[in-house]
Amino acid sequence: MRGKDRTQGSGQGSGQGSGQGSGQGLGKSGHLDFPRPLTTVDVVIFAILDDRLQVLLVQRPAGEDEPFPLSLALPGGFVDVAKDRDLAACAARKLKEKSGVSSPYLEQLGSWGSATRDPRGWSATHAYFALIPPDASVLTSDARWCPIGAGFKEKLAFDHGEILASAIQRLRNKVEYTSLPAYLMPAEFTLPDLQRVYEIVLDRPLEKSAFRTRILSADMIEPVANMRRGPNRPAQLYRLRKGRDPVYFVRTFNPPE
Amino acid sequence: MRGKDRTQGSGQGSGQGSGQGSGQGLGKSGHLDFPRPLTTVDVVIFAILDDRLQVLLVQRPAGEDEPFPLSLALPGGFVDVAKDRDLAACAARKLKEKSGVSSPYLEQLGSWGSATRDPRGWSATHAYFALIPPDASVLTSDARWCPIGAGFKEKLAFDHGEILASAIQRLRNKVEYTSLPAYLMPAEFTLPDLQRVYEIVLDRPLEKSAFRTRILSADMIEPVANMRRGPNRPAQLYRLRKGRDPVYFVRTFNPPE
DNA sequence: ATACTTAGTTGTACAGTCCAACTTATTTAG
DNA sequence: CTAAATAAGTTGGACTGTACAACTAAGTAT
Repeated sequence: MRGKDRTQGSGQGSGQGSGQGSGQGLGKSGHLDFPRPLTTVDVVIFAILDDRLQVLLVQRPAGEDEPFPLSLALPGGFVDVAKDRDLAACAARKLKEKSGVSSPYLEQLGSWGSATRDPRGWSATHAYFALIPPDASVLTSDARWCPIGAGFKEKLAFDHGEILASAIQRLRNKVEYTSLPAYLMPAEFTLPDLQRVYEIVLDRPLEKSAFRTRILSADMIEPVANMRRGPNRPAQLYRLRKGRDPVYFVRTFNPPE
Repeated sequence: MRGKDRTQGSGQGSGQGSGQGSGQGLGKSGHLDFPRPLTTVDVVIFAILDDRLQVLLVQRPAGEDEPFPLSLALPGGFVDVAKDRDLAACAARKLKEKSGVSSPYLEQLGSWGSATRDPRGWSATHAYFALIPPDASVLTSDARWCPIGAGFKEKLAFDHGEILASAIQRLRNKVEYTSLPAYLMPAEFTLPDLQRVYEIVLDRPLEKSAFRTRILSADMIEPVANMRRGPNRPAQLYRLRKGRDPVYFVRTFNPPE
């Protein structure tokens, strides 16, 4: 471990430990030659498939020197300082590589960093979460969709179980009061379809009429010419309004309890 | 730049580019000897002082090889892989060093990483934001409180203007529908005090009666024995209920417009 | 034609905010 | 000692949006 003078910088001397400049083994030449954490980006990719909320997971490679060989993990990997302009670009790249999708909903989830999460040393990951429509997924061979619900927290590599749990929680939270599920829908869908997706994610039934007024008054979807025909009354088809950011509602649907 | 075989790992070959294990210049021995981004943690520390929302900023050190010498910046610095157990601990340490406060509200804000944000190379910062009460601040010499509002976005070092803007937005958002401002209050305070703080952060007046019912029904504060006396009718003093997480309200106060 | 099923609407009850006016408790001025 | 001033706190009606349940509408299956 280099940079023994590093510790000196963490006190409260003037100018030290502040900003990205000082306080860490930065000699007279500014070499910044102290150990740096490993830096990765992971993406939690959600889709509704088979009427279930599913996550895209990949299997870790086999090998003696691989951490968590053959375990399931979130798609992700090291930031490539030569290729990735920024973190979002890195996340978008990994999303594209694994799911084939390029412009869905992609939001930063948070970061996890510690000395112990990766056996190879201090590491930090920047986690993103993505919502993609069910028709868009073109998978690579090592990736597969896994329905959530099973006890992932224990089984996934690294702390990915924790990250996934956090993503699910964030998704559920936002579904309570935003239009996020719209990004999980195919190009055209009906209002009952959309309500179904809300119910799948929230895992509880919602009121039909309140749901309809909320969604329609949010002005986030617009009707198309066609109707969906079936064995009963046809339903109006809608599509997402273009360039629309997620809408925040101010009240929850009929709340649990 | 080492690790020329690095690019080979970013394709979609089986097992490559997935997880923190493979895909990057990892030779037969697993050395992980490719360039890593600089890793820092920055903290946006808010307090209400002089009836204004203020942020704690530090001045960057002078010096030829320092980026943004003498500019104002968020308190923060490199992750110390020897000292910091995890990111939150690192943030708490930096908060303590600069403000003297140890257990306020500390929440992860997000991360910013790119090739260009630091002139010394690819860097990523993990940003936190903290709320501290007005009576708790014991500053170090290089730190000072700055009222928000002035065009920080341009003047701060690195992309700290952007991070600060994001923190302010998050704070305002959350104040609309949570009890977060409670963490900005001194140990004992009155309901009108609390309402004042909400109004300062949101920069608009709120309805007294709706405010009171909301706050009181949220069950996050409890009355103490005393009253605050003054030149007019005394007001009931309250304190934060212990171990209470922020409460989420489901409706905004009288919304702007 | 009739039953069945799902789409979509309507109406009443209720909860919480908005707004404005009101009451209450104290200090200060005369 | 009373009256004015001021801020704390309460009350009630208008309004908005949800919860719930019953209803109508439009198609298929028999």
